Amino acid sequence: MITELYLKGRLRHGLSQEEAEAIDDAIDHVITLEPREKLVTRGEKVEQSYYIIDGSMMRCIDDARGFRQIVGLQVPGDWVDLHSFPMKRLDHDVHALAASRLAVFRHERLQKLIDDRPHLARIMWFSTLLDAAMHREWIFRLGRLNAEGRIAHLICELLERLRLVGRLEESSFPFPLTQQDFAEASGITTTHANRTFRLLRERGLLDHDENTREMTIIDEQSLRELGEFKPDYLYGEGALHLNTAFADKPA
Amino acid sequence: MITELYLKGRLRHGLSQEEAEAIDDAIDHVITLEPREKLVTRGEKVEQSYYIIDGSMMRCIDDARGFRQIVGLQVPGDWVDLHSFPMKRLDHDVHALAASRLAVFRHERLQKLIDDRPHLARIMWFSTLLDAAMHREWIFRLGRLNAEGRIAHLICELLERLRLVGRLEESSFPFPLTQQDFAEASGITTTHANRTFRLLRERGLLDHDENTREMTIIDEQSLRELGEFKPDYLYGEGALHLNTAFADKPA
DNA sequence: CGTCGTCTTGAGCAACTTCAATAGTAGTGG
DNA sequence: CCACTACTATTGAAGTTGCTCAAGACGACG
Repeated sequence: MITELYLKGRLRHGLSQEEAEAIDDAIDHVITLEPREKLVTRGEKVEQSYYIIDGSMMRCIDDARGFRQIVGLQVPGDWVDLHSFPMKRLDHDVHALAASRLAVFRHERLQKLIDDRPHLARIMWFSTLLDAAMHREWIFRLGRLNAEGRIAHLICELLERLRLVGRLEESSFPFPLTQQDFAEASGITTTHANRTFRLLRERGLLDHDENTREMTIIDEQSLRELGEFKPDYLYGEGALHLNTAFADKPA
Repeated sequence: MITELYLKGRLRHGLSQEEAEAIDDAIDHVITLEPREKLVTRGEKVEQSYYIIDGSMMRCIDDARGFRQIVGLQVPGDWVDLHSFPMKRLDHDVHALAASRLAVFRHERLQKLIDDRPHLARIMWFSTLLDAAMHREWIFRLGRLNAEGRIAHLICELLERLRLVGRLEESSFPFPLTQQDFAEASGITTTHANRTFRLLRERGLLDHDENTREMTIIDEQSLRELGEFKPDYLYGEGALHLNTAFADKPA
């Protein structure tokens, strides 16, 4: 099943088998993206939303000089732009990071889906609220932490999110973010991101394999402290909430 | 009608008269808050959501040293924590800024409301997505702008939002934010916020009445340029989108 | 084998913080 | 009415963090 991860990561127990199949059936088609390929441009009207089967995406807003602020990262099991379903246009651009495979859902199909199954409307709503919660944490990250803390926090978030969808073996970190990406997501320059990574390396918190270009997390606990990372905002037990919150409409 | 502003600001034409009345009828009671009074604590389970009739609220996350990051501001016509309806607990604290009057909606009443009127579920979803869009813009603001730009952007956003709900006469700015609040919302120190305001004053962009403690915006256009403020993310014409997006379910 | 993207490092500079002190204003109680 | 307190605004001086500009190294890829 294509949307298998959705069950795993964002609401492990919140979906019935029948509902999961209904979501799968609502897929219009599947597309593949090259690394760094642009998918959606700010402001343009959209008629479909995307769900990540494999790969990773970023959402970003450019400043007046053309420099990029990454405002969100999406991993397998995430909707990329479900908010475009009610909003019809996006306030940011969307790019692939790695090569990715996305399921395409036409909005009219989604509309039918939730007309028939109000419970799925709640599930989708919840999913977009999870994005909002991560946004808030990013505001905190940028507003209150220094460069080290910002990088550490971001790493912790990605680790935890990949873990929640079962895409993390050991502590290796195959996430395709360059140091420039980390910088653009953390409100610092690439130069400074590099120096920050060196610091984290020297302290023995992580390592960077020169050959495979893969990051290894050595001391996640220290990273969490440095980034003041408390994973509650990821609502990892969200499934439970959904179950109780919507117990009256389970399927 | 108590929720009159909601129609005005966030979806001017998206609600039928009958729907607006149904929302009003779903109000459990109305509460008043003192300035700076705490309403909700991060993590605690909640069974109701609040809607601002009058006043203003802030949502914030504290860092390890107890310093506060404001992650969102709410004005009349906004839901304060509608996301707690699907999520059941919040990832941040909620405080009043000014003395405020809030309508209280018990979640079970909201549930009944949207069970009977699926269209209202979309309206509420849209409302929380608007918060997410503002969050993203704040990430941009903190990540890409310097102190001057951050303050300018925040002022522009507040002006525009108050304007959208008809709570802005002239360019006076009765919003009850202290310089410390601006600092806590902008990721800078209070000292530096003060110096930044002085700069903006000296440049003739705004003024601050020493007696009434009221801010006057003199040159909004320049503030917009300084803050790279483009109001599209506020979806001011959201009403239109809602109308067309959900044309199939107008009431 | 050259080119490109990424990582790395240095030196000087600007923005912002920290710590500290002063002053105005509003509210409170005597 | 005044003293007292609390909060907010204001300013100075010194210190840090992070930025800018510049250059070099390294691996991947065609």
